[in-house]
Amino acid sequence: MKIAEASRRFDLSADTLRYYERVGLIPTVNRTASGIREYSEEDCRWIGFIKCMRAAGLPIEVLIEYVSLFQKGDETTEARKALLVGQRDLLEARMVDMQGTLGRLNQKIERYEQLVVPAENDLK
Amino acid sequence: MKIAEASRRFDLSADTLRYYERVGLIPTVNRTASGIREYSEEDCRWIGFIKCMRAAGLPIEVLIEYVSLFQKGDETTEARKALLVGQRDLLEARMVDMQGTLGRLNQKIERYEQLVVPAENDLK
DNA sequence: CTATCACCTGGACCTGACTCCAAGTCAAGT
DNA sequence: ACTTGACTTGGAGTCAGGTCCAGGTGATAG
Repeated sequence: MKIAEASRRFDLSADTLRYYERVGLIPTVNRTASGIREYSEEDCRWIGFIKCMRAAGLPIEVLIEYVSLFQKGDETTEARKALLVGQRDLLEARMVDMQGTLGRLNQKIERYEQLVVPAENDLK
Repeated sequence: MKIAEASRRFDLSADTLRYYERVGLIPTVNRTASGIREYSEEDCRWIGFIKCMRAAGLPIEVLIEYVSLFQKGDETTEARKALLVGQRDLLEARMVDMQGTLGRLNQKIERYEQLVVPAENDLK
């Protein structure tokens, strides 16, 4: 699959896919004889994984570190696991925070409803 | 309360507090005769609110819009409510996404555990 | 055989959200 | 009177994370 199709499939611009590869967010993609990127299914799994992690807010730097560990082979499994555990814990913490914000937002919205509904009743 | 104390209280740098005021993320803070900011309790409530919303990822632009509507008075309550509802829905959507990512992360971590535990047993 | 089209590279540019700095003012302590 | 320290402003700089562009190459259609 060439870059245009990968771009459609993951809804990421071709520029972004090239950028991800350039900075090491996904492993190097193989090329055809004339230098065109040919995305394999494994490449696609990486893209999917990275897109998902980025959407949840994991920093690029950390993901680059993960890919780099991955490419160093089996001696790095412990380090990779530790990295994932760390990021999971951060993610959970952020979700707790967001839950709090959500509650606060809902309270504020309720207070607006108590203001707006009586105003609407006045019109009747 | 002067800027240094507000800074300590909210764990935001003085520069950030001035920046927030400058761009309209919090309403204008009153000054002493010699031009020093004097944060009132209401100012503090704004700062707390904004800090909470920013931590959950609401964009500055949207929050500026909210403050601006607030300052236009009672005719804008509907618009303010709509803004909050919109942001709440976005927040909920992001949390659903993050929940998915969390699951994926946990699966990956589990697979690392199945690799690492047998390796540890070998050492016995 | 040439025009088109998708692709390539390197590097400049952009946005969001701060962060830092120089130069100046003011109040309080010695 | 002078030094110190917290404050002020305007403007430049920084960082993450892309995004855009000019100039070039290679395959394919007419």
